[in-house]
Amino acid sequence: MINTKLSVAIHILTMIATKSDTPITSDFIAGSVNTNPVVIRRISGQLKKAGLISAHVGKASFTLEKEPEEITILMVYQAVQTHDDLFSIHDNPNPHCWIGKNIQSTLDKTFQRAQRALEQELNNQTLADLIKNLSTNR
Amino acid sequence: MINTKLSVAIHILTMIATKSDTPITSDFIAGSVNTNPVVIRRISGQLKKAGLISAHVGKASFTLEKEPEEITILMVYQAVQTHDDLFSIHDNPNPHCWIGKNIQSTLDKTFQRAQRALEQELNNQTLADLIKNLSTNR
DNA sequence: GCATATGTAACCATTATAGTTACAACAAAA
DNA sequence: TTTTGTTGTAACTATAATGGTTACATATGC
Repeated sequence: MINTKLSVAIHILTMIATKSDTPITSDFIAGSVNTNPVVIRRISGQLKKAGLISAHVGKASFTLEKEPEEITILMVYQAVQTHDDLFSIHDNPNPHCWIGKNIQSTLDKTFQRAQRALEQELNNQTLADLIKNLSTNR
Repeated sequence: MINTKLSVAIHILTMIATKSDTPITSDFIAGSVNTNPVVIRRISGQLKKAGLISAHVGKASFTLEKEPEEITILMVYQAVQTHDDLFSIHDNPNPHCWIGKNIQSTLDKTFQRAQRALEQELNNQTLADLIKNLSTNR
């Protein structure tokens, strides 16, 4: 199962996107996510590196760098995920066995197709969509 | 990143599907996968439980229980995966914050759509397709 | 009986995650 | 200028999952 980083990252982004004029801190966000502020800062750092938000040392200044409509969930997913590949393939299969010799490239195609399907769906959903969905329950 | 269980499971199934009349053992499969026989038996046990193969104590008797055309990669995926959910959601978000209160159900919808896209793609590929792909490089 | 196979329990090393403390660097208010 | 508050990071920890391994009970068939 995939970790909760994407989950937390989206939570962070929605809080930044829906904040009023009063700035929010990692401490405040941590209170809503229910975790440690450092966990928030760790993930916000990745969102910053991906160009989705900005932040500044010493200031409570989290800001979206794009419109919510422009931020796809795929962008967030790719910002926080460490590995490019969703599936991993066992390494060093026996090259003297014809199956072992060719299984990796075959699996690679299969897994890439699956991953592409996932990513296309994530690409169809934006932060704005999520916030709208959230707001209906508000 | 997802573990290599699916990868190994598919390797096992292709070996069973393409074997000649001489039966194969977990030890032989392990030689092609390049791992320990117990790892093979652990995963073959899950495939057996899912009704994809049969095996018998004391005999080298791995056999497919369905035609390769009928075995989808989704079936294999679901046979070896421990968690039903692909993504996990951080728990206990603050119920006193309107975002924290509603984020879980919103994320749930988003993640389910993504997971469904992945599974639909896996459902479109069968073991027979993979073996055909493998054979072109044979 | 004996060699051989699967099924499974038990243990270990490695890795990733998530939480935590501590502190440097910086900003802004007092 | 001092003080308070904030981000960014390093370092450490507990926990869990994975994959490899040994050991052995149990069943098969020569």
